[in-house]
Amino acid sequence: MAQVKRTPLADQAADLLLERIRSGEWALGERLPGETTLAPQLGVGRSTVREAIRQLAGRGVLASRQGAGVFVTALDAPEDWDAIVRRSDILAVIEARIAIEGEAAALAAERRTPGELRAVRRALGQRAERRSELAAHVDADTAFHRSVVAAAQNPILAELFDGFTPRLREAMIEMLRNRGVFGDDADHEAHARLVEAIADRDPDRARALSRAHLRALAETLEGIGGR
Amino acid sequence: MAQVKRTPLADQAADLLLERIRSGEWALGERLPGETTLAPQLGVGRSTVREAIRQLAGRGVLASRQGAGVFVTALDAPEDWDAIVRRSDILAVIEARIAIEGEAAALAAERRTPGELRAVRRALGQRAERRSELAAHVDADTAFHRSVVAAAQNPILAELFDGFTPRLREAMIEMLRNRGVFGDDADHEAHARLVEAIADRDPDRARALSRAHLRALAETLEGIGGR
DNA sequence: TACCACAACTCCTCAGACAAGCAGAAGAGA
DNA sequence: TCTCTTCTGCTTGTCTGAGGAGTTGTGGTA
Repeated sequence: MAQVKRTPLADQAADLLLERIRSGEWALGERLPGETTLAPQLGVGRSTVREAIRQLAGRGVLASRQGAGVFVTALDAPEDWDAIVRRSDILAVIEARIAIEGEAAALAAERRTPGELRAVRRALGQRAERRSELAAHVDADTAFHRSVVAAAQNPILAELFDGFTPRLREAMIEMLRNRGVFGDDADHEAHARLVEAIADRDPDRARALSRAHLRALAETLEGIGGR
Repeated sequence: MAQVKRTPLADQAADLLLERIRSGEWALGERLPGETTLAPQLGVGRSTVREAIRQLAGRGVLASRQGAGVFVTALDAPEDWDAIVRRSDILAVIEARIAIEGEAAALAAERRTPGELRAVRRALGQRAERRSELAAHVDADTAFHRSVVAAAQNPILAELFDGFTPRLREAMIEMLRNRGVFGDDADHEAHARLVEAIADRDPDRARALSRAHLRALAETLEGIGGR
């Protein structure tokens, strides 16, 4: 049964506009119809149109100049992770995480400072607290993985991780909701072992543990069908 | 004489909010104060605050849920690879490539179609042709690595690779110019062995070869000082 | 203890009003 | 006829007030 999906009108309006922009209705640098024209055309109020435009402006697609109008500044949002992640197999996403996090875990084991190790341990501890709230659970899990990546002291890896991981939040929560509680203890156990390897400065073990952990996640999710 | 700079209040408000988010005033996943609280705090009207929030939402920094509040979904959304790559150590960049390409090589060995194998071989062949032009040399090298990533059949990995690799072009050319010709034959040899592993459907060997190849590159570059 | 109704919050949307700014048309002067 | 100035209409920017819709925690009830 498909759950009803309530999307704010402003978001829908933004999607519609982006679609029309991509379709080439307005060329690069061209001016869009005025807000007062667009509003009845889309069947929404002017403020809603303005919010949709602002949203696209934030993504660099549109730019508005007072008194002049709204102009197209880009035909496509650069690296739209939302769209890419949405149409990708969940397995592909986890494979990417394996690539990034496996390497990051190994580097973290080599280079972690005492402070970073403390941060990782703190993230591990916070994770165990509340396992009722789904969203909190996912956030805590993400925070732990993020702390490991941070300990690798590699800004590129951190950027890659931050780039698309936040987009997984909704999908993960959704998946947990459909499946119920998932490997709480097993997960925490795996995390704890990973922390040990990092503390022991054992890169190979850290890499292997990180990979195994994510691989297990992939297999779990595959069993319940991840799109 | 500084030209007067008229910036819309909504843009200013968005900047202020982003600054406060970056400063850590609200942690990742945390809830922001309500619009009605934020508006007088920033000295603007409610709709202006809403537009500022929408703008940041478009950039993926914030997400609002009706009835619940506005939440921080990312601490930063730079997607400005130029700046990141520029201030990063060349070693960090290669470590990221090791992470992505190592995994991609393994996946390519598992899943490559005959067509993809042909594409990789073609890229290998084109590489050998002209070793005089520096730019052409770098482009051919990149094209070969790209063909391997493509054979992994993982859109996320491909996107990650495409995201920051193009930014390396200038740096690589520069580096080659300072150093003179670099390991032509050794490089080609390494590439050829990698192709063999992929052709043989040997993931572990492919991964190891890819890693070793990039590791060697890192060591070569380190010797001449990569910023 | 478990469940349910409710109330207080939140964001969402609309409408109307006025200010600020831009661009082209209309007009005055040479 | 050309050039410069002025003006007018249209655009976006901002604020306010109102009501709708959704969420969340509280308190009462069985």
